[in-house]
This record gives sequence, C-alpha cells and structure tokens, in this order.
Amino acid sequence: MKPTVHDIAKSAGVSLATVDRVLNSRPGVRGVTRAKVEEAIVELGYVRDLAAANLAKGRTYSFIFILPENDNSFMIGLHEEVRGAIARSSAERTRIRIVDVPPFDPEALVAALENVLAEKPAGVAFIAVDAPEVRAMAERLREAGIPMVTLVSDLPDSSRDHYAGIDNIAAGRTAGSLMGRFLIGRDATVAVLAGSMLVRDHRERLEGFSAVISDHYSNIVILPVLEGRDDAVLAERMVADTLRRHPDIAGIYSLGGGNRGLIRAIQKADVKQPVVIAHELTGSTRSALGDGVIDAVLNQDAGHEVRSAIRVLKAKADGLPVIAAQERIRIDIFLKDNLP
Amino acid sequence: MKPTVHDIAKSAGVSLATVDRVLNSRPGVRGVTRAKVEEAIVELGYVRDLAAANLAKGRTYSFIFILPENDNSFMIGLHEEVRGAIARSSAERTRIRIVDVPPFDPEALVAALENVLAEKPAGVAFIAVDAPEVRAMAERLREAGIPMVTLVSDLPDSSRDHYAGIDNIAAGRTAGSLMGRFLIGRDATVAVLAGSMLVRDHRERLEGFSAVISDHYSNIVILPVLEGRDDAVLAERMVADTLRRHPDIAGIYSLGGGNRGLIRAIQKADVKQPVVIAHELTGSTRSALGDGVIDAVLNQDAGHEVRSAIRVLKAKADGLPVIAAQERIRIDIFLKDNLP
DNA sequence: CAATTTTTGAGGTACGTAAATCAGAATTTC
DNA sequence: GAAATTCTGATTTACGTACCTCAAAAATTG
Repeated sequence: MKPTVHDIAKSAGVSLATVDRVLNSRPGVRGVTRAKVEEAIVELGYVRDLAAANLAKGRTYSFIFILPENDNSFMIGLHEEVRGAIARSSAERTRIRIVDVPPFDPEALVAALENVLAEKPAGVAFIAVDAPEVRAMAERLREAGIPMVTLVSDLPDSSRDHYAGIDNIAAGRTAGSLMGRFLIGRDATVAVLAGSMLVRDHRERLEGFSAVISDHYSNIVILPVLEGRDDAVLAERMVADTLRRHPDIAGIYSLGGGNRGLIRAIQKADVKQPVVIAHELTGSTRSALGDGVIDAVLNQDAGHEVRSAIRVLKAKADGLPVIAAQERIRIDIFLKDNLP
Repeated sequence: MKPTVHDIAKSAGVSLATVDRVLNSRPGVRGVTRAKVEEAIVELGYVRDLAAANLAKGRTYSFIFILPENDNSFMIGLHEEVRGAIARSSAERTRIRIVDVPPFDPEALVAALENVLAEKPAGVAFIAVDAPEVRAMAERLREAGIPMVTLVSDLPDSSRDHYAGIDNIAAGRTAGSLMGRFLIGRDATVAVLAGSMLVRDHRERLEGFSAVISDHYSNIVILPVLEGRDDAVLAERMVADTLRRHPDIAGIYSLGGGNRGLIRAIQKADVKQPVVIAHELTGSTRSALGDGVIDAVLNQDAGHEVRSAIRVLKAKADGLPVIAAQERIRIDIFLKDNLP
C-alpha cells in the first residue's frame, strides 16, 4: 500500500498538520521537527498523490501559448494543434489560451510576455525570436517562477526550461546527406531556397546543409541562397528565375516556407527534374511527394511539439521530472513510401 | 465552472443518489427518471472528473505486458522501456507487470493469455504471433472485456483494440526506395537478410521492399533471401558466404535482427563497401552508422510504443477516445546526421 | 384498497490531500 | 519566573466522485 500523509504523521510522531506544513513548506515548523518529517518521507518512500492534491486545491493549470499570426501551412497547423489541445483540456485540469502576435517581431513578443508576467499563469510557451530584449524578458519570467517552453524556434542558453522543437543544424545536415546521396557521383549544382537569413532556424539549417556538402560531397556546388520570405509568390519567381539562368540545376533544398511556389516553378520549368528536398509535410509538399516533384520532406510534428510543450509545462509546474526521450522532437524524414 | 454531480441533481430535480445510479448504471431507476438525468447531463455538458472518481474508487489500473524472452538488442530495449514505465507507474495509479514467454511460440502465448483472462487486469499488451489459436484467445479476451493492445507485431483483423507498432509494409517500401535512390542508375545486385519468413513483420518488410524495387528500380536484382534467425553468428556466416560468392553485391537490406554479425561480415570482407540499410537503432547499428558501414537505419521507437500502449490501454479502460496522431508509431529514418 | 415491490431521497463515509482555526505546549526573551 | 513568542496538535471543512444504508414515496399487483 502506498503511504499517505497519515502514515508519515504516525511514523514521524507528529500531527497531520505538521506534515502538511512541511510538505507545502508553510512556516511554523522547527528545524528538528521538519527533519524528522522529511526523514519519514524518505523512509516510507512517500510520493504525494498529485490527483488528490489537485482535487483538494481545486487547481487548474493555466497555460498561455504565444503564436505568430503567420499564414503558412505549418503555422496554421500548429494553431490547429493548440486548439485541439484546448478542446481536450477540460478533462485534464488545464486551461490553455492562445495569444497571437505579429511574426518575427521581438517587441511584440516582449509585450505579449509582459502581459504573461502580469497574469502569472502556470506556464507559457512561445516561438522565440532570438533578440536581446526577448532574452531579458525571459530572464524576468524565470525570476517570477513561470515555467517557460520555447516552441519550434529556440532561445539557446537562455532561461527557458525546455525547447520543444527539432535540432535545426542536424536537420540541415540530414538534408545535405540525402542530397549528396541522391546526387551521388555526378558534378552538380544545387540551389537553396530559404525564408530569411535573419531567422535562427533557417540559418542553422543552411549551416548544417553546407557543412555536409562541403565536407563530403565536393562534387556539389551550392548557389547563393535565395531568400523567398516564406512567400509562395516570391519563391516561385525566384526559383523560376534561377532555373532559367542555371538549366543544369540538379538539386534544390528548400529549408523554409513558400513551397507551393517552389513546386509550381519546378512544374512549369522546362528542365530535367531536379532532386528536391523540402521541409514540413503540408498539403502541397505531401502531394508533390506523391507526384515525384519533391523527393524527400523533412518534418517536425507540430502535434507532438504542442503536446510535448504542455506535458513539460505541467511537469515543471509540479516540479516533476520529464521523460527526456518522450519529449525529443524527431526530424521525420518522409519519402513517398512512408507517408502517414 | 465545470458542472458537478450536484449541478445535475439540481437541474434534473432528483437526488444525488439517483444521479449516481444513472452515472454508474446501477439498478433502481425508472426509465423516465433516467432520461431526465441523462438529458441534464447532456445539457450541462457534464464530464465526470476521472481523477476524483479514481480517488474515490481507490482504483489502480493493472496492466500486463507479455514479452518474449529474446536476447536481441531490440527486445532487451523494449523490456527496459517497460521497466522504465513500471518505475514511473507509482505516480500514475498504474501497476504494470511483465510476463515473459518463449519467443515465436503460439502455445506459450496462448497459455500466458489464459492466465491473463483468469486475472482480469485492466488491460494487456503483447507481441502477437500470428496463429489461429492466438486469434481465438484474443476473441475470448475481448468477450471478457479486457482491453488489448498488440505491440511491435500485429494480429490484423482481430479483436485487439489497438496496434502499437509500425506499418511494416511501408517500412519495407521505404527501405526499397532508399536503396533504389542510393544505387541510382547502375545495375546492381542486392542481398536481403531476414530473421525468418515465418514472422509476419519480416514477411511484410520483404514484400514492401521487393514491390518498390521491382516497380521502380529494374536495374536492381534481389538475391534469394537469407534467413539468419536473428542470430548474429549465423547471420555473419551467411553474409560472408554470400559476399564471397557475389563480390559484386552493391547493397544489403537487413530487415531483421543479427546486425552485429552482418556488420562484422562486411568489415571483414574484401569487397567494395555495399549500401547497407538495416532496422532498429541499437548500439551496434548506431556505431556502424557512424563508421559508414551502415548507410541508413529504419527504426521503431520502443519507448514510444510502450508509452503509447499504456496510454491506449488506460483510455480503453476508461472508455475514452485516443488521440490517433499521438499513437501513430513512426518509421524513423536515421542517417548518421540525424542520430538522436 | 391493502399488500407488495420498485423507485427515490436524504444522509453518511470514504479516497488523499489542502488549508484553515484554535488551543495548548514548548521555547525564548526580558 | 512571567510574558511574549514560536511551534505543534487536534479537529474541521473542502475538492468531486463512489458507494452504502435506511426510510419514505411512488408505482404496481392481486
């Protein structure tokens, strides 16, 4: 039988009230008595029944998700996943709220976090914009004891408790490795389409990609990066233009958004089909994979990221450990044969 | 505020006892009264507080995992994951027990399930051996209302509630696709190393692999399957033998166990390094991936499978829905660049 | 309509913890 | 050593549900 507070009281020779004071670190217990109780806790292997405690406290965990109002498929999907979690939350003693902010805007993010600080929720998740003022704000949140998880894009070496997202350098390396293997042997020119080099994830993916290519695939030449601002129209124009100027292009790595435009450009171009590796499994990348326009898609599972963020926030709020393996966000590689 | 049983009683104009009788389908309630209460439940959107209910019932979920006493790395890892879950289970009102059975032995599995039937736990997970007697036993368990999850290897079209494992045909197709792309253009001979064609997962992987190769990569010839019984020593001998007789082998697909033997055979052989695709990320496949002996590893995350099985069993025991996306077990593709 | 059976109400206890009050004990301070 | 202060114990209520008992009310039966 699992020991309860009563067992501890008996074993330590104190009253229930004292045990309660120790457990919830309320004042009014002498050091010696506290030690006695703590010893009994360890000895009996007591673990607080969280469900009962939450019931008694009438506690509900309130979490805030700060999300950019982006209109690309991935962000829309992410929103959806959070909304799904909200729909399920009634049964789980959690109340989740979404706060929308303009994308790539450090000030807006800081302002949103300022409101969070005032509201003092049980935890907050946000897509980091890597800027000094955001770091400073994160530090203030940490001081206020609000658990904090970065989502999709990290704020490394900061005071966040956890990052729910993929390792973008590894993702870029994986793309480079696949590209190299798919283009084995032959001299080849490869184009890279990014959203913006101002965003950390994109920089890191490019970094990983370039490193693998230059280290292991000297037969491949990478053209200067195209910055398509994650915009389908712009991306289409840029890719079409590049394909016209370099009809010999053998591969394209699209490490950001705007893949709809990329796909259109390739389909319209009068060139030999290049090897295409893109990120994020969406409606368009999925069908392009099926059609053979895209050869591989690297994906991060938005649903997993959201659920993981919630689990971690809850664990942090309770001071519980997380199961690291469960919270590792994988770099999913999809070929047309392993589509879910 | 979430409605409670009290709110329902008030709203339906009945007493708490009657609401309780309806909720827990106890006898002694007239049809009309029951209807009134049910209406109030729907109207107020009442959902039973599971935590409070379990507290009141003093309920602990007891689950049984039937695992084969195999000594390959994957099964050892699976055991470990279940043990990890057991270690964590105290906090989660679950009690998990492992029952060991001899591998690939339908009768032993049936006997173990018979014991399960007698014990009536809250759920059972097992690695299916696809045999008629196992199916019959599963049917009996279903009739007894015991939630049932197959793990790693499925019992399709049976009475199991859920399968926590990968789609092995898709895994084989993925391997075929990678092999085809890695060997692009050149005529090539490929060997396949399996454990046993009597096991469903292995048959399905081979089926998927062969289908992709014959449909899309006519340049590739597949040699007759080697059955290494998942045994490293036997596998080494068979692979070494094959490499001697076919020094031109360009690729090897290892769809079962015994990879340690495979790796040794390749390292010792005096041939051009073939493209190697294997299953399950273990100590040996991992380091072979790093050394470039293996080119890609397809993996199923045993930890995810175990946690998923437990979540599903719990949901089934409570009559709750599962989050399908969360329980889908991915076919992880590992190159040396995206190792966790 | 009386007797019987079924249905319902009222109330309590329990699960394990939180949180509060109040009285009494121990300790410290002067 | 009395007063003030700090600790501690005993007890109670509460959270939302389950489950039990007993009595009263309603419906059914003969």
